[in-house]
Amino acid sequence: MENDGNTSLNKGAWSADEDATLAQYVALHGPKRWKCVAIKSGLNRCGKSCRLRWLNYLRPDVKRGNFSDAEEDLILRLHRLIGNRWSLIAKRIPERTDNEIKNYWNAHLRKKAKLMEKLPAISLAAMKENLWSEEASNGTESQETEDIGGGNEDGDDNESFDVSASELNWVKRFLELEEDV
DNA sequence: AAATGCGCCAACCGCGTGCGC
DNA sequence: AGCGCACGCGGTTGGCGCATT
Repeated sequence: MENDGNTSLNKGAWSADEDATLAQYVALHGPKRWKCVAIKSGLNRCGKSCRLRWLNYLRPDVKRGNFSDAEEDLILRLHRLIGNRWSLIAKRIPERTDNEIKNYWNAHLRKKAKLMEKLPAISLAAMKENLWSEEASNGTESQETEDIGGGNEDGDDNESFDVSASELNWVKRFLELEEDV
């Protein structure tokens, strides 16, 4: 188990001073070796805590604030496709972090998704069949089978989907993009 | 005005994985 | 090949603020 050891380490909310210290250190040495960062920066924090703070708030390319409709829609679609793979979803949504997306899901979208589940649905199997046959005819090769199959293997295997033709296209594009990341 | 409940968000925790030695 | 360290991920918790009674 990773153990950042010291029981007298600071916990809880970060102060502006701590943020500044961390940001300054990372700007100088880069976002790696978080244990070293924690020790050498003089912050009385564990490495994990520093990493999380940097990734979620101090990184220059992270966007704060309300999610747009487009982002919300994207999250809903991606979640339906791959489940609670927050880091994967975050990679598809520029400037958003996995933690932020996870929180937004839990706070706002879970209920919405529940409602949508009750709409007329087709099975995942049917969707896959559709998708692969279309790909075969296009000669497009994808190695993302695992992402769909694997994405749902922990639990909700019989999850239902309501997938229109346009959505199917969208999913397909998503799978193609996956190879670039 | 005070008490209580609820929702949201920041942060922590435990576990799995990758990588270097 | 095995071991230990560091990192990344997803689930969960704690605390704050707002709404309701």
